[in-house]
Amino acid sequence: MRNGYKVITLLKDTSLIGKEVTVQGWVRTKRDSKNVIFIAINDGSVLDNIQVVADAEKFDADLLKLVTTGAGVEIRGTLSESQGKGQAQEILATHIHVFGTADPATYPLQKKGHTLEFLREIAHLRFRTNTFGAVFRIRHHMAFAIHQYFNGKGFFYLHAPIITASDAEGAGEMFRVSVLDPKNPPLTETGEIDYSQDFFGRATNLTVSGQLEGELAAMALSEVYTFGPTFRAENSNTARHLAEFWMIEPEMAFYDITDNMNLAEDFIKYLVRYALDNCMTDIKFLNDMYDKELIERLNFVVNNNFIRLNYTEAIDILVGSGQKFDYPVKWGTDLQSEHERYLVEKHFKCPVILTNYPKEIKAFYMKQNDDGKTVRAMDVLFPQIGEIIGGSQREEDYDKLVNRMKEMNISEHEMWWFLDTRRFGAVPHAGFGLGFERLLLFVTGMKNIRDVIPFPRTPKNAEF
RNA sequence: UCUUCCUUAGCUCAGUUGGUUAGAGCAUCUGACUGUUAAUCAGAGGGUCCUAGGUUCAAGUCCUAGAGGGAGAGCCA
Repeated sequence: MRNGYKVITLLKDTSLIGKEVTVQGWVRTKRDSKNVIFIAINDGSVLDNIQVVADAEKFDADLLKLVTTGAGVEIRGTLSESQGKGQAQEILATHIHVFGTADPATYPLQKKGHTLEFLREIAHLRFRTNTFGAVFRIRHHMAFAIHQYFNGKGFFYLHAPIITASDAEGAGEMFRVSVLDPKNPPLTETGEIDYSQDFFGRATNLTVSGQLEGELAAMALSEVYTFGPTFRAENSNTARHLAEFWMIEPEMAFYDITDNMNLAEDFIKYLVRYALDNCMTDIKFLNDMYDKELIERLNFVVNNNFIRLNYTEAIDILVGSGQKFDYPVKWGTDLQSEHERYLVEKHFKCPVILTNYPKEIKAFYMKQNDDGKTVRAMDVLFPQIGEIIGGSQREEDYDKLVNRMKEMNISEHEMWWFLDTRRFGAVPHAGFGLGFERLLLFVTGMKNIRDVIPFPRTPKNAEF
């Protein structure tokens, strides 16, 4: 255990007033004067700093010179009620120790505000700003709340593999995992790369989804969820896509599409409520600095039912809207961003769960409806960020599933293990995937997904 | 990948129709002053105008290509 109190404790615990305390952290600002020096210390435990007051006479001027923005320090002194305005408690310093200096001439962070774009280029240092401190504290609390939610409902946390040989999921381009010499790979007789000589004896990739493995586990543990990194090698350059992101994928036996929708809505509301209950200092900061309607929007989601409607009904609304769209609205085609935004932001002004999409635009494993045209897919659409959840009831009928795989040219041979769940004790089941960073976009009010993950991986960017 | 915008001091930006020695605020440094709090006041230092070509008597400014970044789109979570 470390020596000293965290800043959050020093600011909150009034019983410490009058006591000798030690605090360790980093200097945010220093305000000089002839007689007295004010040093704001932050240790990341909370948004706020603790103010240290140092009598200029008591300390060596050369030591005080090292106390600059960014320096790592330990300070001992008496916790006291503040004589000034702006904070309730402060430390009257008796000892100052500088662990590590931060040369003001070269330290990139200044007292004044920086753009998020600039901070992205110094992602190794941006944790030290109020904004990213807030974002990553919220990120932690949301991850914790996810486990708490599922644990409380009797779900089991499943660790799906990161490396997979399955390329039949159709969820996107994949990153190859290989130990072959890229300059001189072994070749087959026909001149192809011979992956039988690779580490796993076959071509392998990073996972694009833990869903299929989740289904396997759900067929015994009933209710499971995965929460891990996911990799897509798509050349996507948008404010809501990452090449490496975290996804939560619950998979539940004996759930139909309605149960699935109920869970998704309850889950999101729980998480947003958890954020409001546990991260209000940080949320309020983000609300004031970046997005004046953030808190209002979070409260709205918690207090209102999501609108549920069929894809077909959505098409009717869009066609009847009189709205001009760049892409035409037609039954059978996927909804474009502009269509989803119209429904969520203009028409309903509320999160929307769309279901029963045409089978042609959805994955092979989705439960086929009796109409022969649609499947029991569901997308949860949120204001500003679009699709936050994608899921479905799964097709548990062996013959229907195999027929669909044939139509879509998916190898039954490779997917033998997946099909076995339909061969032995198949039951209705459903699940969905929640993009963790997209949830964080919503909860933090940040506008770019690269600002809610510590070290974003995007096309042409794997720095840090 | 497509469309579009941007790249000038450590940071955020201004820079007119192409015209002498490229500016401001903040930051930094020096000094003054004050229980300060994005402290204040005075002074100083600080530039490969993204890179490579081109047009021109003359390019930060115009043209071409490239690199990096933003926004929107597609793919999706």
